[in-house]
Amino acid sequence: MSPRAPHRSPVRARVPAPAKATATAPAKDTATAPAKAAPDLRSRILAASVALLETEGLAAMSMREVARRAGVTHQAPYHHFADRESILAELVTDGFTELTRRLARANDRAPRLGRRVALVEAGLAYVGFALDHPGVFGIMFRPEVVDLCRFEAASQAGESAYGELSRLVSIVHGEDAPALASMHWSVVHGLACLIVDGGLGDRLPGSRERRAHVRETLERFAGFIVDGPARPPA
Amino acid sequence: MSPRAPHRSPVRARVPAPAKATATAPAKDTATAPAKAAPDLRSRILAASVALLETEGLAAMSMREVARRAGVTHQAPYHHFADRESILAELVTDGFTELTRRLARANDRAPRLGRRVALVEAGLAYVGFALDHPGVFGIMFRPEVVDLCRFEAASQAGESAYGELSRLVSIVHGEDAPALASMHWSVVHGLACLIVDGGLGDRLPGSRERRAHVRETLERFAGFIVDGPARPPA
DNA sequence: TCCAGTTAGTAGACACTGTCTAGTCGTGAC
DNA sequence: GTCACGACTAGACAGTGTCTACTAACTGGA
Repeated sequence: MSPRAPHRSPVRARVPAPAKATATAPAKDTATAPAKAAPDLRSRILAASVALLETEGLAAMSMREVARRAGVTHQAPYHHFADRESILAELVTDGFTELTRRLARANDRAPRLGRRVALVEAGLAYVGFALDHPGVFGIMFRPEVVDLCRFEAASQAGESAYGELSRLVSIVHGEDAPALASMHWSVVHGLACLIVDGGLGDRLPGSRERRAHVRETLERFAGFIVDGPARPPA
Repeated sequence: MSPRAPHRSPVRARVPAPAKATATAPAKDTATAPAKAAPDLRSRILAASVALLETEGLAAMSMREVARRAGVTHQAPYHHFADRESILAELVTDGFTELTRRLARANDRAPRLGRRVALVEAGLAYVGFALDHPGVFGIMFRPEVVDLCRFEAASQAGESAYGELSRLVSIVHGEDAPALASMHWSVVHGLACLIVDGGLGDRLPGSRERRAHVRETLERFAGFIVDGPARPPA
């Protein structure tokens, strides 16, 4: 077990699953309880996983804790997911889908915005996603956590996101050379990583300041791309 | 436990500590190193840790495995490091020191190179470090793995690296606005992350292709920064 | 020479993890 | 009626980080 919380008082309210035998739902007979009481376990597992990931971090998202929060025994999740990585892969898939959606919306507005503003808006979409879902973003590009080769859906979703990036590059430059795509991807990805993981974020006091700094950085970048080294008009 | 080496007999040769060996003046010349067979345990622990980190990944760098590779019991490392994070923090400190050294060397050569080439060289220094030490680079910007607030030396080393980045920005732009520093840091950091973690690396077959792509991307970027959107001279 | 203190290691717990293997229980098909 | 199956419980097992206790060797005084 890697850097997982070692001790941590195991209080946590231990909801011992609405299992048969006593306790929960006094009037209702317990026989058929589990299936009906809650929505399907699969989505409860995903909800518990993403909640843990976003609030406590990846290390805290253990199968046992997910199961506890879903109100089932530690083996129940294995009936819906092959292993822990499979749960994470589903979250990554959803993450890439949402990122693609945000980028596509920015790209769709590009003709009305002009190249310079379109660049900034697409960057804000990318970094905004990372700021809104830091936990999921933090595992989307980490093959030692989720190996995309193992998960076709996640891999496809990632390709879709890259497709939107390529579309942006074509809009802004009229061509889509690999180095151009890498350059744009690097800027927004680096900015997102540094803001989320603290490299830059630690230098900025609050959430509002961070978003303002991201916008300013992206505007500087877009200025160089569209207008060149001459100071862009204030 | 995750995909960690299963089983593996815990014997491992039980060397019961080299035992200060009393006087033994004769072999003075070789005495630069503490003991004949094994150097001091602290550095053996660090060596084993970085080897595991670089070859097997962070998850494989467990305290027990480090101790096994150092030829001691699982508790011996705790006599030299408070916990696992403290070992990682020392590796992070060394990483930032090396990164600073590389950036400083590039900056020192900047006056002879010109702004455009200096930018590319500094970027190559940054990404080159990440490619040479992907395991260490992978934990240098991850507060959930090593919380720099806990480790003054690592934090200081990180600040030194940022200092060299600021110096580069001043050299290239004649000023060091936060947004400019963020923009440059984002490009090289994003490129490093994407190449190391596979986002970009997976699209490039070999190590040589990756480095060539990094250079091309950085040259594109430097072209925009120094020459503007007009296609730079081929 | 003795003896307390420190240093560096061993050894055995403990609570936690992911996952393997069995077992149970309700439901629907035949 | 019984048989298979899906969904879940329950109990292991080996591995983990780290706490505590113990031991052996080396100090520096007295």
